[in-house]
Amino acid sequence: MSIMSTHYNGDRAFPSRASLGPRKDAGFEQRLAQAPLRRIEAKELLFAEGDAASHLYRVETGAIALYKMLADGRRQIMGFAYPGDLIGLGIEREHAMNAQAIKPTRLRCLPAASLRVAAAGDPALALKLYEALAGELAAARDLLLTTGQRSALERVAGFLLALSRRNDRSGLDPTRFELPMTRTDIGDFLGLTIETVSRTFTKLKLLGLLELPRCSHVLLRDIDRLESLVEGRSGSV
Amino acid sequence: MSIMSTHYNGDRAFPSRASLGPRKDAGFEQRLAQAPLRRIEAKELLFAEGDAASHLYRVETGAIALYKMLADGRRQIMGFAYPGDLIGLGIEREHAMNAQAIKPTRLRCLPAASLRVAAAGDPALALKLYEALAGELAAARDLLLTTGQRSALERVAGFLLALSRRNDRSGLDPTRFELPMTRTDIGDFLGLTIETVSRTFTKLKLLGLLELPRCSHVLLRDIDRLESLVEGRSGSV
DNA sequence: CGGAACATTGACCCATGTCAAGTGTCGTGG
DNA sequence: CCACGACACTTGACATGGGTCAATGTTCCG
Repeated sequence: MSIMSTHYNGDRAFPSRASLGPRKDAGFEQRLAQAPLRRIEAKELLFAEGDAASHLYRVETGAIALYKMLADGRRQIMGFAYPGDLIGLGIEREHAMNAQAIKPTRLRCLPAASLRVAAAGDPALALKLYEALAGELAAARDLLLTTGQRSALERVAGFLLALSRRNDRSGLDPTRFELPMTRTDIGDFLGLTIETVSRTFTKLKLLGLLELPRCSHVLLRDIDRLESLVEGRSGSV
Repeated sequence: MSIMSTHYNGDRAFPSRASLGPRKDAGFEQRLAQAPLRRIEAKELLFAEGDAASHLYRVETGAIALYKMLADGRRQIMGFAYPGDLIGLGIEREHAMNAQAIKPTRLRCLPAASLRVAAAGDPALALKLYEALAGELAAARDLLLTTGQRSALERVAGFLLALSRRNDRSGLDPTRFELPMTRTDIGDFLGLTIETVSRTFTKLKLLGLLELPRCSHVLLRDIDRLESLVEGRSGSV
């Protein structure tokens, strides 16, 4: 984890939520293991903006989109939470975002109140939560750099690379993965329309950087060129 | 503070850094009061991306811009730190951003190492740091919503409203303030060019929403309409 | 007073948004 | 197993917000 790293647009580039490594999380990991499991269906809301922030969740399987909305319906997805990621860090009474499953999902649920008490008496736990929060901040800032400065091509390339790195870290093939979210979700995450996302995938295909055997199945062909695109080196391609 | 609030684009909307209210900060406040003061000139770097994260700073006077850069020179300002704001929260060895003064600035400097030790033994201090970090996260996400979804007019309106609210909280006139940063800084913060920022100020003037007696002196004429603009209600104006 | 940095304005262009057809893809029921 | 319907995705034609380039004003400081 890290709020302070990057340079080289590290791992957490996009996939926002912060996960806690499998170190000596004794207390916390155990606490989570005992926490009740909740299942929600695709498209179901875990919580909405304004709801009481009663629990800290950890995704076990599935995927969740976290987003804010404007009054006229525009939506900004702040991040996707995948297995291992925590949702609901923070200290406020109410959630500031909506959390919606993008596929059937199971989560562990820890009551926020008890966690707060535990953290007050356990510096190691407190540090863990602090690190997780710092990880989210770093992710938000990476995305900010993306939506503020990068072109559509760069945004989509960066998004795919982030998924690739996540796969890599899990010991899976970094060149091949499924997209659990729709083009609309990707657009709302990157600040693009669905049409632009689609056209950009096509352009990346034509550039020989990837293949799309199915529209949700990605095969990266040239990770190095994708990386230089994202970092802003590369003659505008 | 709050990672979880908003709805109504609360206070921290833009001016990112998190400040610690003047509550019973006994320990922390005292610690800061004793911390050595450092002065830096306008345009001087406080630290750069990759530098060792040796200190936590608190701005006493002046203003600092925090930003990341892409290889080709594009710059995204992540936030501005004003008096009372903390800089350098996080747990990493190295800074992930650059911090540059935009006017002559004085800061208190707390060694990160000692702070880390103190936080481990003082839950109240740890909580305070956690809250400050959560505040930064909320600010980053607000800005993300802005750069991802809002038009130039909405971005500039939101930026000015955030400054207005900051003034208001300080007991100053919310309708009247100085901009410490240049148009370039505003552009790099909002994901716009300097020309667009300038044209947008002109448009807001023509709409009767503000006046600009000098280019750095803002006078808000209709805060309510500015607010509905930012929230995405208002017939596209 | 003069010059440098910053800001505004105009003309033009292009990346991305919008609107409108198509074309998969997948789950369901016949 | 196939056919249908519902979505999701792609593609095209066109519109436009904001970027780019260039000239002109302003502000501020020495």
